[in-house]
Amino acid sequence: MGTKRDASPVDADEPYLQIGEVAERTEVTQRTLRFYEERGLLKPPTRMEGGFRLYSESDIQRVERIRRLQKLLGFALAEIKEMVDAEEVKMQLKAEYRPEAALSQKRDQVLRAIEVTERQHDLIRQKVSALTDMQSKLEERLTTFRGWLEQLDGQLKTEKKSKVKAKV
Amino acid sequence: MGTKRDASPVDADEPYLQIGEVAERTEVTQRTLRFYEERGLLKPPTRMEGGFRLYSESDIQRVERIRRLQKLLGFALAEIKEMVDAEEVKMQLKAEYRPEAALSQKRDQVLRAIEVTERQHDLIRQKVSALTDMQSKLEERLTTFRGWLEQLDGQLKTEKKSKVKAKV
DNA sequence: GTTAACCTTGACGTTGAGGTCAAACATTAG
DNA sequence: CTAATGTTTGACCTCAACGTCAAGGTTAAC
Repeated sequence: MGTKRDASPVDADEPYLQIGEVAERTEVTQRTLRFYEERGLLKPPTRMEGGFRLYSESDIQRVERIRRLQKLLGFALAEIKEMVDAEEVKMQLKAEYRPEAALSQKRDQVLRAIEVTERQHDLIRQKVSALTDMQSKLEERLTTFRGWLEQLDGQLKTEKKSKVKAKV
Repeated sequence: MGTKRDASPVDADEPYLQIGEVAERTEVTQRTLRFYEERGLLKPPTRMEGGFRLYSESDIQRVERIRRLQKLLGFALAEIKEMVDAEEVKMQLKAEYRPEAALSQKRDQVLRAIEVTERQHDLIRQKVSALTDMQSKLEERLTTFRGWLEQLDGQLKTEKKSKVKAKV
């Protein structure tokens, strides 16, 4: 029987992972991983000679980011894609040790990244503000409720007393 | 031709609204309103003799709450229903001028409402915290980007100078 | 009492985000 | 080499949350 764990990398030194492992570690199904690839949320990973997908650690992190955003913001995958893409620009530029790349081109990329990030930031800001609003309303409501509870408990006590009296 | 605007109320003084108006004012479709009714998010409204639905202002507000929650939290309608229901308990108890209702029963309702509200509050709290985390990360990223931009601009200036020199 | 505008129910369609299943190929321990 | 386990693609299924007809009933103004 063949356990496929620790598949030998094609030629790199980074530990490459097959789809099963990625699925386990990210808590999403293999189907979801392929689906994300279809939708462009994950770039097509490298493959083994036989065609098996080989993911990297950064792929895992990307998946995790995607899921976090999904749960947190409740946006459609298309929007999530935009956000994660923008995030990736950072890594790309960072890892870009090719100073030959036209500087002005780099500048444009950074500008674009700034733009997208600012949009995101604003979106989040709005959401946070709406949520904290809700939060304080809920707190207010809780106070009200607790007040009522006390009051009711008071009434219940006197009721009990009068019942006792009636009995006596 | 019959414009149906301002349909005369069945017998109340509150201005009753037909589904078309409600749809317009809440920015949801009539289908959605009927759908929410099906799912129990809206209570079956009163009807005209012919069967036309007649909504009240509070129905409109309920729809608006539903939509706000939907967009803000990205939850399923079933969960939204729970939340809005809990919210309604407040109104119900408030408007309950029947002190004959067993006090201990009222107490139970309030307890239940407190429970639900606390759950909600906690959920929101978590979300806010995650979001503010994201927010600060985004801010950090923006600072980084802006730093790069400055640096790139610096390099661009010197590049220009050397080009000029070369020309001369 | 006709007619334009509105509404009703019912049934089927759609889109997003995957789930499920089958048939066939790949990998590797033994 | 072979058997067990893992993977691939393709096709079809599902579920939520509506959208989109169609056929027919209602309302109110004329």
